[in-house]
Amino acid sequence: MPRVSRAQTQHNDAAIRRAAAALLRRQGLKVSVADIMAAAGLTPGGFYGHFASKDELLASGCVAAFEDSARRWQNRVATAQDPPAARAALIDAYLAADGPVLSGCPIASLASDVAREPVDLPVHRAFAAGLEKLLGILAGQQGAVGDAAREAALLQLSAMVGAVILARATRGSALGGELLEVVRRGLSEVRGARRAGRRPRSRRAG
Amino acid sequence: MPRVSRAQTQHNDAAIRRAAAALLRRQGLKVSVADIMAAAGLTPGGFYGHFASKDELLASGCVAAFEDSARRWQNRVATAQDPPAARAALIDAYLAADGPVLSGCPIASLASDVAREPVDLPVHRAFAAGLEKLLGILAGQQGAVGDAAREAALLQLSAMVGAVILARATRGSALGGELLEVVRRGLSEVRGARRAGRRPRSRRAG
DNA sequence: TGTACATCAGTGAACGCGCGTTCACTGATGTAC
DNA sequence: TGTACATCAGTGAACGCGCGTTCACTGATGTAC
Repeated sequence: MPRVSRAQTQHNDAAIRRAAAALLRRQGLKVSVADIMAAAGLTPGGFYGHFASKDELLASGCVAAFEDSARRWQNRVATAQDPPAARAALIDAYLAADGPVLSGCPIASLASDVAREPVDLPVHRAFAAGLEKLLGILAGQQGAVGDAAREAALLQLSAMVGAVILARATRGSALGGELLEVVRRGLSEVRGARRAGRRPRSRRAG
Repeated sequence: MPRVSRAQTQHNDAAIRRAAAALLRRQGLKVSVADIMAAAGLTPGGFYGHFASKDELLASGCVAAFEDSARRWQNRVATAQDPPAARAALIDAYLAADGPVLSGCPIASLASDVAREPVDLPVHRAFAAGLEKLLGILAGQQGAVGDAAREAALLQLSAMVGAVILARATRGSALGGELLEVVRRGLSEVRGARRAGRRPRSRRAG
């Protein structure tokens, strides 16, 4: 029963993007167009009315997935008392063995796939931009400024992403849970060791 | 011009495994059987005389890839003066921006792919075993024993793998090199901070 | 040692399947009057 | 406001391609005598 109103078309467009973002988190770049369209309640043929190619949708879905993650990260930051608490909250949530991040952080889900795609594909830019966005949020919670904050965040994010990817890969053995727990503790200790005795400034009054 | 001598058959079998290991490092689990056979100097049809299925080859190639890596790691350890030097050598080599690891560590290449495969596939066991093997080598260079060494190695390996995967994914931007360099320095600092003033025992006499 | 022959490693084409993409078609939508 | 019609969002089948797997075939190998 085509055709559909303009409002419905916009709604469908958003639904496709949303479905793509959700499936990208779980399946990486090898999601099929048909699966995405089905998840959006549509049939495969209509896809090319919304996007010029699958590559374009992947980039768009990647952007959407990172936007979702950034929103969640910022929510955690906003509800934390101060930067150290925000940092701990981000790390704890990221490394929770039963959380949504383990099953769907777009960094962990897409990094390996993006690495194997040609550099000129649009998803490359989207991934890099999303990564920088999340990195910036984490860097903002280091109780330091400039390069030091960025470098601390880079190290932490590497460990977080590595731990989650390895935990996903070792699902079924005990190693996964061990990894998440050890890295979570380890990232706290690093902080403790490096900042021992100092009081990081809170970014908020009170 | 079939058929071929038994010696040649064994040679071919080894060549297929070697080709699989090499291609797995670069392309992950989505290597094609035809590519592997071609890399071994054979045609696709002969594959099923050597392996029951592609899944079986993937597991076998995964084992071979980890054996290679373990051998290289152990060589680095063997030529280092003491555990701290060995640990530094492993980390430095792993995070070298132009080294063979960046383009082919099997942990970084396979983790995401393995995570998406059903747990009962043979490659899962091979990956977990290989990961534990490399982890054990790194844990042996921590200047500590038991849980402490293992936990330190888990944290370091997570950061190393995460950094390499992210560096691969951001190839083309400056972030990749920055990540490798920062994590390399960061993993040294962690050590410095936690072990400051202590002298780890050497495992060798002299 | 030499010969006849069964074996079987490897070949290359074909099959089936999934997937990205195309396309003729449909009928509700939005517009021109 | 009502009507006639061009537009076009979505359908569903088909196409082409890559890939895992199968299979009839080949001819050198290894063996039985």
